[in-house]
Amino acid sequence: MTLIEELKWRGMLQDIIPGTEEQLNKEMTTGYIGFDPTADSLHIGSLVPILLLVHLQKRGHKPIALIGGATGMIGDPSGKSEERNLLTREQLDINVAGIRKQLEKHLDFNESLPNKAELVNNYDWFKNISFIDFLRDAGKHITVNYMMSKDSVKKRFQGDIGISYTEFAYQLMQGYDFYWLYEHTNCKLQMGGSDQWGNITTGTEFIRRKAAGEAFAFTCPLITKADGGKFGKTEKGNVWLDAGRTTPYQFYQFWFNASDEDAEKWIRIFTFLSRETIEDLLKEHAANPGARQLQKNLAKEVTTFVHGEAGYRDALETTEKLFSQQHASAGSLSIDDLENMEGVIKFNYSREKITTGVDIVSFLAETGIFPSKGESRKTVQNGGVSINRTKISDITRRVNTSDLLHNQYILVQKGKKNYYLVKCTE
RNA sequence: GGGCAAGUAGCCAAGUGGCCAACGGCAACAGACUGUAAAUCUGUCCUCUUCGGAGUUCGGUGGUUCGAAUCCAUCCUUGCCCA
Repeated sequence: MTLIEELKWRGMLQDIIPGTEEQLNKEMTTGYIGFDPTADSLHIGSLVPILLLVHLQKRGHKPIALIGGATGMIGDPSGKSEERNLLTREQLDINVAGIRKQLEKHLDFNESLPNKAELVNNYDWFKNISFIDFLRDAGKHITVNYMMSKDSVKKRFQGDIGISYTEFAYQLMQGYDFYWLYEHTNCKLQMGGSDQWGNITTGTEFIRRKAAGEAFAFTCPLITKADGGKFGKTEKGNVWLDAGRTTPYQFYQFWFNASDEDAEKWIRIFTFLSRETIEDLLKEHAANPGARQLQKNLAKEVTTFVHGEAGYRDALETTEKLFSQQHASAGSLSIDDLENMEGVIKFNYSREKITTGVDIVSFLAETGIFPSKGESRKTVQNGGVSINRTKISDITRRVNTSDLLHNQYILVQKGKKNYYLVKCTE
């Protein structure tokens, strides 16, 4: 199976420039993907591009991860119906550094490899190009007519928001990136999400016109959810790759909670499991969906990829403690169990107040589990809060020392799945 | 520079002097059902609250009025047309 065949089978191929497959079969090819430094960590939306680079490298080709230090200052109009806010230069520097660290984890930068991965920042070449130079060297090769025919731009022309000159120029910058890499690193391939198709083809066109060269590209479909919701969002917002923002446990839970339909698609896209393995899992799942084998394997593989073996083990351990015997009393959890629940959000609370007794509403607000008393009251009234696995139905209930597990912990649940551990010490 | 139109809660969108914290939809959160799923149904959904209320909103500012998201003036932003 060739790389392209495999990506097709995994459902990771949307558009492809003719000849790309032949090029990949012919020789070691250098390919790149750009990452926008919109935050100091990547989120799972960037996982697919990372995986594409990994797949590329696994097949003996050379991956380049480009961080858009320059393009990030401009803002990509693709997929956005509105003009973006510009990031400050300081924030960009922080973001670039954060993303660099994450990308380094997933690609092989081993010097001895002929196809060792590279990390570049387009700010490095754009910073020395003057506006006039850019207009003469880049702008002259692409017509506005061509640029306007791109969907991302067309939508904004038709919409009632408009598009600034700045964002309009974005595709030219990205096109120039491809050209620059083509000239300096012999990079002949660009990959990306399907929303990048327009920007990418501007690059191949640019290379053709300016360098009379041939460049290739393919894109991956955007990840969707079967229910139409946004992929990668949970009640806590984005799912980040950084363990400090989304703990391995929360990360694991995100994948574990995938619907059957989504899991079937995602396991092919987000794991490196072989075709046979995946087909077996699909069969197994069809026979007994309640066992959630698909979700378990998906969560295991992705969590291991992003957070390593140890991260996965911690996540699984916490998951088992919290969910395997849901009806067992919370008292069956040992001090060790509670202390070592990696990833569950922990709060400290005044021991004194527990000793005197405190009403449930204040307790929930003061620990920080809820932002206000009003909100904690509403949720309790809706039956959404459990203390030590027992649902609270009485709004006037008080929390006191008899609620303490091992004389210092209180396990709070908001809904079924959101656990918080409150520690009450002196 | 001129003409026209628009700016309402996270998004879409109704409201065009008091009955407006503002119809409806989406998203989100919680409950029931379940498989820690999907679909469905129910509740919540500006902020705080001693649950009685209190406070702050309808691009900004200033005004008219007992009373404004709604009227007037002015400014800002955006779109379309003309120059």
